[in-house]
Amino acid sequence: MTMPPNLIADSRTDRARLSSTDWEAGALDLLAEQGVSAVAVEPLARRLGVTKGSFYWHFPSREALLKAALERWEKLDEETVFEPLEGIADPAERLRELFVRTSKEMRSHVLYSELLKALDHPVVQPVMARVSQRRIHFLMQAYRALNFSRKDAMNRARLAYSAYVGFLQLMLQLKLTRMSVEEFDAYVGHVVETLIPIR
Amino acid sequence: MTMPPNLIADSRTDRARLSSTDWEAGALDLLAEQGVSAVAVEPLARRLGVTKGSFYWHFPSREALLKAALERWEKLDEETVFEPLEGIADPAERLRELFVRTSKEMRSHVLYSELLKALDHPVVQPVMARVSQRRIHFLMQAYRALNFSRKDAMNRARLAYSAYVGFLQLMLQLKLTRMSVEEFDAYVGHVVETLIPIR
DNA sequence: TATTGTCAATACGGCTGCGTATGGTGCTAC
DNA sequence: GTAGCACCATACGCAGCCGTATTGACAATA
Repeated sequence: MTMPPNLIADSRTDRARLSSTDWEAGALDLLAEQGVSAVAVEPLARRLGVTKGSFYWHFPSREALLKAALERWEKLDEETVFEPLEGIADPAERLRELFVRTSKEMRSHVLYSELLKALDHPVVQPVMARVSQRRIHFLMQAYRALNFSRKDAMNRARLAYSAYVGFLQLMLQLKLTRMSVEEFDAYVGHVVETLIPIR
Repeated sequence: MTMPPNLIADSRTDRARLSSTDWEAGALDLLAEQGVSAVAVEPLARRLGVTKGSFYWHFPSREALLKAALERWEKLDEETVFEPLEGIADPAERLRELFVRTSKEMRSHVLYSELLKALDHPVVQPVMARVSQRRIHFLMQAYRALNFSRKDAMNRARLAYSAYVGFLQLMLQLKLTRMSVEEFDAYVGHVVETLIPIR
């Protein structure tokens, strides 16, 4: 009497072995849910239904996994967030779109927010430095196009990005204010009015 | 031949035993330097020049130490930051003073910034919730006094506080921009102009 | 001097995570 | 069908931290 094939689909496409990609995806899931420190080999292996014997075939160390996963994230993030905005010519409109669009789809922000809590980690730090640098630069360019002086554009970009980062922490980590959808939209509206000059 | 008395003063007032207060102070130091997870019993004991045999006489657990230390911090913080501002009658002036004064003396911010990275921790979370709530409320009151509508005041307070929180992370954790003193003052000036209405 | 109270050292067991070593299983190719 | 590759299990040693138990050192006090 042979065992029936496993019919319960678990997270991965079930049937069969894992690839490096599966491990990276699992790492990002865990990262979003429980932070960087939760991305540990043995827990992740348990979660994927294997043992760490498998892991060390794909990666030389935990660090290597983290690095690979974050680089995957960085690439994906750039493609989905900023490339779509390149097409918008009017800078004010571009900023508005960024603010509003950013306020949707949480998953990306949850992950970003977890990474903010691990800025001291040697693997996380350079990735976040690059990503933040790019984003702030994007903002600055837009303000420049709105006739801000170089210094004002830089300061306003810093302010806008700080507001984004801070709001993430307050909303997602400290669940200080569980806002309704209407409240949230009103807040985003207020931010747009305050940080983007009229015409 | 007896040993000479130890002449090297190490952190605590040297000569002799520790009190609960010494442990709490040491915990806050470690917290500011290396984050919540670094507040561990054995490392802290080593740092204080004793063994954990001592620690468990003063505290029942690591959690208890953390709790005590954070409550001490919370109390101290309130006294030094907000009470001095209560005296300023003009709300715009009060806000300006808060912004500018906050931009000095780093130690407090370093600690706050580390706590921001541990908002998921069950001991940290309630403390930070209280502190942030109070601060946002303070801001809101000031904006109310500036004739903001209830909703606008709330949103502006959220925005201002988010900007503070985000800037802390970007400056202290990600050392994205090592700004000069002049640049920094200019940034604070820009923030004041942007977030506090004229007259 | 004897006693008590306060702080500290030592030693232990338990848990969790990292990384290594080695062997096993199933698919694929020839 | 057998050789080889890709993936995985098992078992091990090591390190760090938690918390407990027991004993010791030293001071103040009686």
